[in-house]
Amino acid sequence: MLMQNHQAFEHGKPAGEAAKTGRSLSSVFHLSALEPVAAGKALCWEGDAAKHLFQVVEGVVRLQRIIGEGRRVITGFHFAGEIVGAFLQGDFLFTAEAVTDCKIRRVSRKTFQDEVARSDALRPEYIALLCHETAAAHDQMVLLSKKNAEERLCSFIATLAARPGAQPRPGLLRVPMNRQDIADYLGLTIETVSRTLTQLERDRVIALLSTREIRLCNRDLLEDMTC
Amino acid sequence: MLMQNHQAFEHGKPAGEAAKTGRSLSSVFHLSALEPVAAGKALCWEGDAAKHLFQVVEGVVRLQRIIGEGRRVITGFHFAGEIVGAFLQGDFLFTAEAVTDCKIRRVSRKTFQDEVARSDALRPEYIALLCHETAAAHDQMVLLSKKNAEERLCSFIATLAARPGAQPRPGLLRVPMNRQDIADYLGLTIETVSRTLTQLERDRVIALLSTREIRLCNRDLLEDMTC
DNA sequence: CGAGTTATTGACGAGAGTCAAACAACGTGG
DNA sequence: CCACGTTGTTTGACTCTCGTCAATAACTCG
Repeated sequence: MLMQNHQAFEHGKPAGEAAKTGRSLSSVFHLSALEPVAAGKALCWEGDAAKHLFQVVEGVVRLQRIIGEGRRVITGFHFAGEIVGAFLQGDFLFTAEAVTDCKIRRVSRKTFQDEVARSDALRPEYIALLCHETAAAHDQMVLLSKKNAEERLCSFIATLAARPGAQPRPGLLRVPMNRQDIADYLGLTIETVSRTLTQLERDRVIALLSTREIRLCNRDLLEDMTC
Repeated sequence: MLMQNHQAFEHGKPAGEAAKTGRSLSSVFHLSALEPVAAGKALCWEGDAAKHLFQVVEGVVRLQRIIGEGRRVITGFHFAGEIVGAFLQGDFLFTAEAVTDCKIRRVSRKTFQDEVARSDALRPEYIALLCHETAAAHDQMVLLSKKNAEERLCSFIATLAARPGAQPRPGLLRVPMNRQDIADYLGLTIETVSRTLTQLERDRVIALLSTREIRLCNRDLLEDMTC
């Protein structure tokens, strides 16, 4: 999920016990080799046994499901530092694909769960992560239930912008995914995403510098329009 | 969440460790007094500090959020045996209200978390519950993203029907919530819910016996129409 | 039985989807 | 370095599903 999902271990302040011992969920992956994954390639497939979990070291990953005849839903994006599949119990409930060229590490789910079960430092962090993911999913349900196209885009942009590292310089937002990904994440079509972004530019909320860069012209207005 | 949320401790088969020791998450609530909650009354309010968790002992509870000017989203229903707020870390992220007359037990969040942290039997069950809630939230995201009104209603009915105890006799489904609740859960309006149910009756998928009872005329067709 | 709530049905409109075409960005090879 | 094909994005015209508003019908509960 994209929603305020700044997993604590990412930006230097592992919480609570982990801080004392110097351990965090991230450390479970440290021994695993770095694997490159080219943009568009899958890390795992929906329905397969979830034998491994992944940590995104670099790049962006999308979680998606296909229903019926080619309808795709993106249920979340994962950024550098985040763990893919923390909430899995048996099979993969999604296909995970690299949005950009990525580097990942993998550990077996068994190893991960054993480490978490054994370590008093890791467990609270893991539980916090699960709680956070559930909360984020609820936020997304609200967006998909009741927000119109404009509110969805503003929420998306605001959440992206809140992510550390998303703005190379203040007010300049890098958007790593393409329009189709955004559409499938927000429950819209690519055309509606495009039209709505154009409209937001007319309204002087944003400026579309390139397809992967947005200037934030009016943060306050943007926030107001998220709901 | 409604989606396949048959929390394991409910119907007699607490999983794994808990089975051996006879302990389950339910047991954490056993010492608390039974409190009656009349239909429509709130158990807790969005934004308040989450000092307590609840177990629904009898009846049905809805979790809801209000955005903007009176738009209500129901993010989930909780049935007898289930725990309300398991994924909370600080404040309540929803208002919980009784859909029907309920009986509940409450424990302080601190007590709950301490018990879970202390018990090797409870922890896996708690983690499984969190994983399950996240998975269910993802299913609901798919529904809200890409399914049309008919598919949403069929999914809802099928999920409700899969719940143990929902059918007093086979093929007869009790629907504890009113049309507005269903609408706000499925991201539709009350009129669309009503129209779609009428249409499903015309198509001989269901029969509307009363506003709280549905006869399931064609389970296979119903399943086909969930997606 | 009757007032109030909840559900159904109908007529209409708006927002987003669909289909199609133009346009821009990008990479490759000549 | 430019022509060209490929892919991704934007824009336009039209359609359709679902929302809105309004009236009627069916429950519910004193």
